[in-house]
Amino acid sequence: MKKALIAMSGGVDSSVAAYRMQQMGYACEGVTMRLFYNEDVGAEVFSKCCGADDVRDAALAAERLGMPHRAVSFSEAFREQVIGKFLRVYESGGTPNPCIDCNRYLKFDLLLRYALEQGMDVVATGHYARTEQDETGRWHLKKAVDASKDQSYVLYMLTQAQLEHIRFPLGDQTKAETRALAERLGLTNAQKPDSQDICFVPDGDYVRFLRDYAAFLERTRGAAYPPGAFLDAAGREVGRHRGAVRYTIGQRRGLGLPAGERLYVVKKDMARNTVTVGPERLLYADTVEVGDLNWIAFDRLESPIRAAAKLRYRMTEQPCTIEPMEENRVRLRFDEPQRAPTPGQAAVFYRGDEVLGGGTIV
RNA sequence: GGCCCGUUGGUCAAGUGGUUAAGACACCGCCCUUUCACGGCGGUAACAUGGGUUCGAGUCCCGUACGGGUCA
Repeated sequence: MKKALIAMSGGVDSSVAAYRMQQMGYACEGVTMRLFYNEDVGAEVFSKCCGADDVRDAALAAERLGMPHRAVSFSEAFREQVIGKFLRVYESGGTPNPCIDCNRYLKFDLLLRYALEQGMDVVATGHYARTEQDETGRWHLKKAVDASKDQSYVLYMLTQAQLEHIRFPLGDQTKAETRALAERLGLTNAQKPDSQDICFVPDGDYVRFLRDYAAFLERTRGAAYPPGAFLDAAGREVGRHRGAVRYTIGQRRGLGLPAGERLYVVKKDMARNTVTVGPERLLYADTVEVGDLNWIAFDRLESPIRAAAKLRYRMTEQPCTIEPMEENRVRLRFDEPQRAPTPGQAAVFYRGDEVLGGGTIV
């Protein structure tokens, strides 16, 4: 009997995923990662991410399903590879996606290796996505059947070696079915709200988190996010911003700049500490460069191909041509200009329902 | 100093005796959402000030304050 370790967050999805794995004949054990302790970042104002409540919810679900459950602490790796990167990317002017890094470095790397060491065969999660192995043995990543819940975007970085040991048992069912199943099984988290916001910044105030965390690290790096100038497209100062780190390309709310039309962040210059704003049309670009690539459908891109790409999680993929460049980079040439490509965000490439690969917008 | 013009919500700006005093942008809330954003819906908020005329004044008249222009 194959053994599966189920990454249980305490939510409905991963709980039902555990059940589905049981149904598929795996000997299952649940595990909940403790990723974050307030002490790690020197504050009690921070969250309870993957905290006691979630561990308890996961344990209850596991108990209900009759499988062992344990909690493991990966907080050190989380701090280094997710929070640390989060801080670095923001401070260098980008907009990070910590959920993707958590998948990349924690769930499907550290946790997977942990599972294999423990003698498990696979790790299963509650992601809405599908994997398939073709006749040559290659693994493919595909969108979920429930398009409204598809999470293939946050999984583009999976490698062949990882995919071989990963299962997404919810990929072929809808969210509604998941909740209904949870109800039927008597899981206490059947109606638990979907997660949202950054897990380690539950109140959504990531700027405060950055400030507090940077202050906590002050001994070694002392970062501050001083006010600076809002510039118009011509370079004239049109107002003062409250720290460049709090704005992302394409953002409108929070600028506090009254004008005849809606103004959006079109550019950031961390060195000069300026944020350029302008009308929405200035946000559109038809080419986007993407680095730090990972290919799933094939090993490497030799020549331009037609595909479709997403530049943000909640965006429907848009037709484009992917052109290989030097280094580990490609240039996306979209058929129609796309709104607000943002450095730090992931670009994920699709062909139909399949994820070809992806990378980070540079 | 004389004369002229202006002063409406946080900002810009409609409104020429009877309006629930538009709209835009900003702001706030909710929805959406395993990132950050976008977006959708809803909301708060104003007639510089004092006195007249009138049944009734943001709208007319006079004074005051502030701003702008102009004249020797």
